[in-house]
Amino acid sequence: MFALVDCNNFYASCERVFQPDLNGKPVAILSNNDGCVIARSNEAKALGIPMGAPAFKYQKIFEQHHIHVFSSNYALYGDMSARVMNLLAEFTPDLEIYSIDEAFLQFIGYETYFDLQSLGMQMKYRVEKGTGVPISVGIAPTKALAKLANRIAKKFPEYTQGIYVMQTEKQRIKALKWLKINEVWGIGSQHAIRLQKHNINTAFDFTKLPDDWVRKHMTVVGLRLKKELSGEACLSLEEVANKKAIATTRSFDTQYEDFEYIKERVSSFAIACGEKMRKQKSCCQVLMVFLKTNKFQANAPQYGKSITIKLAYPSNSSIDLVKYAVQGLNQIYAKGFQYKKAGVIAMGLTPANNRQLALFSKENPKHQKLMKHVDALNRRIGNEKIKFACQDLKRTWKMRQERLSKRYTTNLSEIITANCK
DNA sequence: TCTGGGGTCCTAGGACCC
DNA sequence: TCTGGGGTCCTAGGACCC
Repeated sequence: MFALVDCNNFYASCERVFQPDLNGKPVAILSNNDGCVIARSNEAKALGIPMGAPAFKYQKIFEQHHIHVFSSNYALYGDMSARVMNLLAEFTPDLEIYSIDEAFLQFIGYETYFDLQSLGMQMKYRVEKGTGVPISVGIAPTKALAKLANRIAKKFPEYTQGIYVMQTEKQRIKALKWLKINEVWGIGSQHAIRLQKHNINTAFDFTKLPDDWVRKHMTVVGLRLKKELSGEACLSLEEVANKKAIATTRSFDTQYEDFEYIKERVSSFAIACGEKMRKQKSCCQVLMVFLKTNKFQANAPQYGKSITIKLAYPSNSSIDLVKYAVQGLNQIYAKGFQYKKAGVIAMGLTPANNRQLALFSKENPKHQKLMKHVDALNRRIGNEKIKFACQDLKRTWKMRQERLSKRYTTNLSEIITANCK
């Protein structure tokens, strides 16, 4: 049996742990740069704030309904996530961290000895008591069905108390008939449109399609999903592996045409990618750089281009990466456009301790030592204290984060205080 | 003024090899 | 009339997820 554990309205719940007076009140969390709404409490959902709502368009509604709005605080959410995952790991060694707020757990042979319903209750109690974050638990014979069971747990809290175990055939059929095709895990908007055209409206209808048809139109991914929903486990628990690509991309606060400005941004992105790679002990063989104008300004001339550059040898040296990234930028930058977004993506990642070197070019042996010390200093005295000369040393660039809460759990100076009268 | 960021997997087709 | 068979690797593009 698989369990899918999902934190309820995770970001909003994290904020509420440290501001309990927000319980029962509408809360919304914004994306980087305070751009869009990316998480909402149930109360905010009920007020009709959609996922992805541009913040500036909803400003009035936020004020009208006294919605508590936050900038995203990944230092806090990441740390709270790690705490939740650690508690879940107490229940089984077979744990897959699926996203910042979700985990699959596998229970092999448990159903012979334990009641899965009460196991779910224990997990819920443990996590909520230990972190303050409410969770929902769905348990079923396959991952796709566990996802569905979780949805039921969340949708009918009075009936399920946040835990739903799907064990019988009758339960499975009933659930599949209830689940709309566009809400199925693994069926996105494109497939949903096509399926609805064929009068496939529920997950149940989908499982009745011929294998050939599914294979042809939705590849083997769709076929696996069909089997999973039919009760045949095709997706196994995945070990947490190193990432296969590492990206740093940002929208700018406003549009820029100036090459020097964009060059600084792209250099900083390359350096950030280097840090992330060194953290997971990877080197990249390929670097991609992209640049684009503001797609929302329909009247302005649009331009967007990306380029991939093969490195002479796999590297995670920020110095090398900046060199390649700027070289790529030089090739794709065109004068006369108002740029809004750029990014650097490191691809072709290989383990740093086991990389294929090149015959005729080699890394400056000083780089690795230098990077090691830069990373150590930044860890010790604060991120970005040591910068490269190509970066924005005066820090004129700043992400918009006007409603940021404190880093309660990871920074001593921002720790929560209690007033004892 | 203002609209996020970071990932994964699969397939088709081209280029190449023996 | 008739021109093999079996592979690998890479890339672009499309779909999906949170």
